[in-house]
Amino acid sequence: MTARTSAESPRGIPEATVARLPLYLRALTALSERGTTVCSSEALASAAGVNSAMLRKDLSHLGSYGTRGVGYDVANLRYQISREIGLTQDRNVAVVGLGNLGQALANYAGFRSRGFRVVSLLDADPRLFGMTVADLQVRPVADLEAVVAELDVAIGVVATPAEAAQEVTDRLVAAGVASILNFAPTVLSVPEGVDVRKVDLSIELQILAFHEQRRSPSYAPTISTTPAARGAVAVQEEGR
Amino acid sequence: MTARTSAESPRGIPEATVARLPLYLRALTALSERGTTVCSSEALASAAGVNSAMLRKDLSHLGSYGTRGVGYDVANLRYQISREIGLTQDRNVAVVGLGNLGQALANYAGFRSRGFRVVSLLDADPRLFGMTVADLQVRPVADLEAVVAELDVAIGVVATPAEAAQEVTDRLVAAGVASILNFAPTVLSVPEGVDVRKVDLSIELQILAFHEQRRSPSYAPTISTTPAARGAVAVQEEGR
DNA sequence: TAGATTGTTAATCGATTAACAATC
DNA sequence: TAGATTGTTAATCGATTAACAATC
Repeated sequence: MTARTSAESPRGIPEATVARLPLYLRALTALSERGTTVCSSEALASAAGVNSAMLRKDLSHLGSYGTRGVGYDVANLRYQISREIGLTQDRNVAVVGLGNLGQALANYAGFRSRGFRVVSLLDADPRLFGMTVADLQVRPVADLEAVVAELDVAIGVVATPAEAAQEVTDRLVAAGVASILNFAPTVLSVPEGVDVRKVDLSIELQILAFHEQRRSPSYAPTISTTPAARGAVAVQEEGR
Repeated sequence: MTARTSAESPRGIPEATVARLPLYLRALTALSERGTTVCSSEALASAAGVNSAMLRKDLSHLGSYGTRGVGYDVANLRYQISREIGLTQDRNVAVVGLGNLGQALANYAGFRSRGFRVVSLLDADPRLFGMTVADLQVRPVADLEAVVAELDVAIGVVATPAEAAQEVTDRLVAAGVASILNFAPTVLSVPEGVDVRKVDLSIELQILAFHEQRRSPSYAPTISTTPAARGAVAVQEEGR
């Protein structure tokens, strides 16, 4: 899912751990809102939906922020994780592609509340130019390079059709954007050092379908099909 | 991300492999559309963005569909993977929560083209009742149980605010839905045998932010902060 | 001190990759 | 037959988990 080759970040935190830090942060926030000031690894792990041994191992990569026999100070641990992730600093986001999904993303409140500022919306369709979404006017994708430079864009969200995604990504990267969140159903190739994360709705559904199939009563473990019979089945794909 | 405890499906296909099958399917479709009828593991792996050894290992779990010295028949492999995933059968999907994201999901063309039929839209807000989205009328979430039974819903998409997600999930599960795609930023607890997959936009952004931070020039490997200084920093979380 | 809970070590487990014998 | 490429084995690597000594 990511362009990094190593499983460890430069500072030595395993990718699997990095992916769970936001989960811990969320759980800590929930505890904090309920007035909890101290919690055990057991309680926090349960709130985050993981094993407590894993939680302690993960946290040990950040430092020693707990107290033996007591637990973790909720406010402090929350701050330490935020800092580790880099949420103490705001980051500017540009959304490219203002279809249904792009518009929903532009409006997504979860971005802003976590230090991600959507500062620009870009699309290739002239009919959308000037349209206001989430208090921003949609600009032509031709302005991409100018927008990245002017507005100091750090993260690009690609919500274009699959066919346009690679070109948009190339231009984002060339303009200096090194973090891409890709919603287009396509594999992006990027140079070393650029980070791509992929969110693919139809792939998630297909994984569910796989398990679903193994539950349904009509499921037969072995289906023999002749090559001729196979040819008769139309398999659909793509389309977005 | 999933409620299954074992890493293997009943039929013995590792979860990591299952998660890549849709990728291979997509790559095969692209090859097919370009007129390619046969391809090597090398070519397919490159199109899917994975190592060719991993691709061959993954495919070996399904059976022996390649020809040594030649490669794979694109149409046949595509059919075999579709069948394995269970895409040869249509599945009915209900979307609960018709905010920006829910509406975008209801309109998402990638669902229908892959055998997922959105058959019902549900929301708790009376102002949305009767509104038409993607040719469907929004119904009260109170109708959930009736809708699942009447329309044979196999997959529930939860796009509600975090606070409502667990209750909606409980009701979906009680009504017989065993596959849940969760977009709400919260951990769902479900009984054994129910499959939950989670798509969390803000977590993806936070993972990008982590790597982004390690690139930016202002990044200092060790920041010493006193407990007092920490207390002064407001860390925001949640909000959706 | 006795009880609780962290941080870490060691064991286990699964996933990835390289290499190559089988075979078209 | 010679060349190509699969399917599989074995090696490596990373991630998870159990267990416990350290210590509050």
